[in-house]
Amino acid sequence: MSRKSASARREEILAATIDEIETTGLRALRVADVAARLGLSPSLVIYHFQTKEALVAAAFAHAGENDLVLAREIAGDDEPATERLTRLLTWYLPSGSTRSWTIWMDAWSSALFDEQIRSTLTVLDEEWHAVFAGVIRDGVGTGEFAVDDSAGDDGDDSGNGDGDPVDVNPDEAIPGDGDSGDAITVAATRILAFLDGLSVRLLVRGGEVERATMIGWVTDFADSLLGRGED
Amino acid sequence: MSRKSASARREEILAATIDEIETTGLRALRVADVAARLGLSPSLVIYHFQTKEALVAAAFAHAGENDLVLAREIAGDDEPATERLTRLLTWYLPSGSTRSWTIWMDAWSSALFDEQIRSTLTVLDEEWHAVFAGVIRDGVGTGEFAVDDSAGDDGDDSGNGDGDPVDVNPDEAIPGDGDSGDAITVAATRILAFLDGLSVRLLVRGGEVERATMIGWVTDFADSLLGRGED
DNA sequence: AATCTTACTGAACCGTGGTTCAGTAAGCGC
DNA sequence: GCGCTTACTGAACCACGGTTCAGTAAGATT
Repeated sequence: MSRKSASARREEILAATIDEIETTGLRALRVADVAARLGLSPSLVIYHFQTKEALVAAAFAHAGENDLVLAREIAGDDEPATERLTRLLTWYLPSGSTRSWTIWMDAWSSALFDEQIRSTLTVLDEEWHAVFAGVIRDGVGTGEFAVDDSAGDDGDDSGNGDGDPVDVNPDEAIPGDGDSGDAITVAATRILAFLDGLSVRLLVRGGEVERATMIGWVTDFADSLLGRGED
Repeated sequence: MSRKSASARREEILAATIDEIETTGLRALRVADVAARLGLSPSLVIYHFQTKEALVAAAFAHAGENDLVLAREIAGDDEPATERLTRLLTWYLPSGSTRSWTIWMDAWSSALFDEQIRSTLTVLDEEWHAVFAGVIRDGVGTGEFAVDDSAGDDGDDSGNGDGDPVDVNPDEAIPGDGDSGDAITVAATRILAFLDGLSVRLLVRGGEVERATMIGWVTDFADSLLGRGED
C-alpha cells in the first residue's frame, strides 16, 4: 500500500469526508464509508483524527476554507466591483458547481450543540464578511456604490433617498467583533443573510428553476443597500 | 399508570420529542429520553409511532403546525396590516419565546435526504406563504402597501420610483404551485428567505444582542418591497 | 361480573459502528 | 544492511440504542 505523508493523507480523508457528508448526509456518516471511499481501513481514519467528532469538525473547517479560497479569487479579480459582487452572489447560491452547500445545513445544526463547530463557523462567517466587505469597499472607492450610514437604525429611515458615500479606511473595519459596525459591514451581513435564506429554500425545495430569479432578488437587494437603482 | 387515549398520548409524545430535539439536538435524540421525559417506557413510543424515523417526521410536522397556529392568530387580528406584519416579523425571529427554532436546522438537514420530511417542510412553507401573503394583500387593499409587478424581473428595474398597487382577487393567489406568481407572493417569499437567513445567523452565533437590529433590517426590507419609505 | 379491546411495560435481543490494540511494513537516516 | 520512526491494517471489543415480544391491566361495552 502506498504510504503518504500524514498531512497529505489527512487532506485526502477530509475531502472524502466532505464528499460523503455531501452525498449521504451527516446523519448517515460512517467512518467506515469514508475509509472505503479511499480504499483504506477505518482504523487509519481514527489514527489521523482521534475521533469521529474531531473528523467532522475538521471537515467543516476544511470545506469552509475551500469555499473561501474560491471566493477570494473572485473577489480579487481586476474587474469592476459591481461585476465581482454579482459573480460572488451567483457563485454563493447552491448549484451543481464546486461549492459544497448541503454540508452547511448539517454544520449549522451541529453548531447549536457543539462549541467547537460553532466557533469554526463564526470564524468562517467573519472571513466571508471580509470578502464581501472588501468588494463593497472597493466599489465605494470607485464610486460604483454609495452607502449611507443610517442603515443600522430602526424603522424611521423613511426619507433617505440618497445617502452620502462613506469612506472607511481599510484598517478600521475589523471583522473581529461586531456586525453592528460601519454601514459597509452591515450591508455585507444583510446580503449574506439573504443569501443563506435563499439557499436553504433552494436546497430544501428542489426546484433548480428558481435559481435564476433568486439571483435577480439578491441583486435587487444589494442594489438597494448599495445605493444603486436610484441614480 | 394512567391510561390515555391514543391521540392524547401521541400528542404528549410529540411535544416531548420536540422539547428533546430543541434542547439536545436531533443528533443526540434517543427514544428512551423522550419516554423518560414523560415517565413512560421506550416501548410505548414505538408502540404509537412504529419507528424512530416516523416519530421525528411527525414531530417536525407537529412543531410546524403549532407555530402556524400562533402565526395565524397574529395575522388574523383586527389591527392594521402594517402592525400585524411587524408583529409577525418580530415573532418569527428566534427568541426565548414560544416559537421553536433550533428544531428547523435539524429539519432542513434531514429534508435533504428524506423525501417525507422534505414534503412536510414544503407544505409548511406554503402555509407560511399564505399567512404572509394574506397580510400583505390586506395592506394592499387598505392602501398601506403598494406592490409593483416588475418585482420578479432581472436587474433592470432601476427606474421604478413608485409602482402601481396591484389588486389581486384572493382566490387567484393559490400558493399551491409557484412562488414565481404574482408580486405579493414574491414579496412574501423574499421576506421569508431573509427571515430564515437572519435566524440562522442569530442561532449559530449566539448574540441575542443583535436581535433588535435585525428586526430593523427586516422591517426596512419589507418596507422597500411593499412600497413604503418612499411616500 | 365477564369479556374484549387496547394502552402499556420489562426484559431480552441484536445489528451497528466507533474505538482499541497488537502487529506489519514502508520509507528514511546512518 | 540495520534500525528507527511512523503510516497502516485486521480483528476483536464493547457500548449503545432501536426494536421485538410475550405478558399485564385499565377502561369501555355488554
